[in-house]
Amino acid sequence: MTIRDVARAAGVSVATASRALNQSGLVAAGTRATVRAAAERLHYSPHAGARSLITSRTHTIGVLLPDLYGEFFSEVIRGIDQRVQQGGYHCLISSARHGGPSLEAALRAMRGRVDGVVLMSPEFTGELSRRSLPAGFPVVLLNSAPSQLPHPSLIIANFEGARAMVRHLAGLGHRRIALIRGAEGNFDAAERRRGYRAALAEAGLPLAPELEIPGDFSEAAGVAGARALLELPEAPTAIFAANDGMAIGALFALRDAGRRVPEDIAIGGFDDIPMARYVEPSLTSVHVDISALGERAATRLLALLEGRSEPDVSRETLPTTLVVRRSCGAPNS
Amino acid sequence: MTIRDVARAAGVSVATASRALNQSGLVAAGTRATVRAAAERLHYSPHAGARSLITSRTHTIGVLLPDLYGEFFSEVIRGIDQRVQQGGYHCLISSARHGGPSLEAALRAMRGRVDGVVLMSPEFTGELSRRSLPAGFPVVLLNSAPSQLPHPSLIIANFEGARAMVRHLAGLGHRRIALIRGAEGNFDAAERRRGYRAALAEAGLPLAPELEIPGDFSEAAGVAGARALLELPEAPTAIFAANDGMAIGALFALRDAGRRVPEDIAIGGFDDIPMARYVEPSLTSVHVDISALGERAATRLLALLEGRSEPDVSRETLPTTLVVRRSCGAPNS
DNA sequence: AGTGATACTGTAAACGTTTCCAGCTGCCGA
DNA sequence: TCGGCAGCTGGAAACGTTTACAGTATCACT
Repeated sequence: MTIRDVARAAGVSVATASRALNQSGLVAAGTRATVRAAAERLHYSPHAGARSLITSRTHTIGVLLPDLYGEFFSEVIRGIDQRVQQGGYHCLISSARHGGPSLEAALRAMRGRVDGVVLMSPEFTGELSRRSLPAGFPVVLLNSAPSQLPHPSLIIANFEGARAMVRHLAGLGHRRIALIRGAEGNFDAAERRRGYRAALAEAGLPLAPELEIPGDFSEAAGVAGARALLELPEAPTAIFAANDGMAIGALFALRDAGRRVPEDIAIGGFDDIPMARYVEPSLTSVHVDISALGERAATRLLALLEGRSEPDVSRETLPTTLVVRRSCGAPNS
Repeated sequence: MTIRDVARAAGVSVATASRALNQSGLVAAGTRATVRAAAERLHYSPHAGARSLITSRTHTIGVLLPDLYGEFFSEVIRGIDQRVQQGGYHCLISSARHGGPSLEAALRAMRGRVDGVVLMSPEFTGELSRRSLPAGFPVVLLNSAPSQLPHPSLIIANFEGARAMVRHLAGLGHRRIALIRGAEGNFDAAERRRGYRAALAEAGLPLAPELEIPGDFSEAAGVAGARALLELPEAPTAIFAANDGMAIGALFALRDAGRRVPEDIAIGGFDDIPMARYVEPSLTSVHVDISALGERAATRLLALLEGRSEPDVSRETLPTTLVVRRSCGAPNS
């Protein structure tokens, strides 16, 4: 089942067989047909390892994610795979959980297996880059903080999305708008908070520190956050949660506390997970096309691999859109 | 950055370097240390392709899924990756969309890249197996119809789960229990229908053909199914939808039609997707631990690869559990 | 001192490809 | 008739590993 067998069966040399099976080089039409037929008959398929040894291309890209849990990651993967497959590439997936050695190990283990990687990791530093990657190794960063790393990087419009949401709430007349924040040290969380503050400033509203509640993206944090806000001397009339999970948690906490949403308190989330449209009342959120993010990352990486683009440092932002549903109390929804 | 460089830097031959870096063979402790140090200093990591060429092991397994959409697949992947990573293996993911050539192409493209594959595909036949896989190639099948294919196979307890659900509904006093079916030709769908019928028979209830509504696992099918059931001269008092998506669709349709759930009509679903607990009323469903399915598949495949188990044909069934929530109207929930 | 065993190290072949280079036809023009 | 050239084909090197085998010390023992 090697190319030798095919060559022998077709009565040619391996060189000719190779040429006939790839498009390369010149082979007589008849010979090509014979070889093709033999390959077909023997169910030959080339050994990728051997091929990559000589061509130094694996036609595989690595996808390194912090975790594999939840639909965010599955959507990213879907977007990447879709794009990559149509370019004739494959996807080697790996998750590098928390903890230092793991990420480096995962990165190293990919050496010789992949032509480049799409990397999403908060802990990826320049130091690590230098240590575990060959210089000039193609990398596309996903949702990472700005840095001087020499890799193109993709982020979603956290700032703009959050600002649009809070602007929307302010536009509905809310003056006291609370924020349930994302995880500490998380880049997305920081950006969304920045958007929140910017919108408040634009609307001429004061920054009230007691209205910024810490959170960690979990539903439980949403519950706790909403409860804390209800304890305030002057409760907010609107809550912007930094993601949908916390927004849904807040929704439950408010319902339990006997508050009506959106009549008493309006709620807005972020991410627009599928569940957002199913909760009661349906959740106003900021839509993010995650699979498009993956697809775009793959496109950038492939461009790098095919040498169609210089390894630049450019940062690309994917737009978000505000999706108005019932939880914010906007009139026509 | 090849092993030659390491050998040269350490002042030994490549053979010794290789032996020092792997555990194999006998090397003087001092030499080993020198080589290790050199490798560390040069950031050497072995070329997987070259290694796999000689050892004929890639330490990678393929995962071939019909699609990458939705949390079912992401959970399967997560389970597989988790298990596989702890065994020192990697995951090459690929989705073989609808259409014949695609699956075969994907399977072939994995030749020389993976040591075995976890395969989930309705269209995988013996014929295809013979054509696109080397004889004896390790394969574990996921959720496929029984067949005489010489591969171990894993399924979830569709029949038992559906039967438990319908039995539960019958136990609540329902006499007219409808079924919104899964996709035509789908193995899971057929099994769930079989469970439905078995439970009816057990409960001494007649099979009413008009109560079996076709569906396709989509939310829209749930909506349409519920509407059709309401049109009946004698509407059912309970509906079992073959998956949660359709159950949620039915929920909406009933709500729109002014029926109360569960007071007027009870509803049960299948899969226990995360959303099930968030809809109003929360959805009674059959829980399936999907990541465990993936993990188990990976375990079986690894056992095959390590030669710890014969390539048997055994069929393994993963249990499901009934999760009672509010949509079925059970008293204590 | 010679012998054999032991402990380590090096040489070289092999894995399955691709590709450079050279060789072999047959044909055309001189 | 012969040189040259195109068109095609084959031999062999190369990619980076692992590993069978052979080689070289060192050392204990007779």
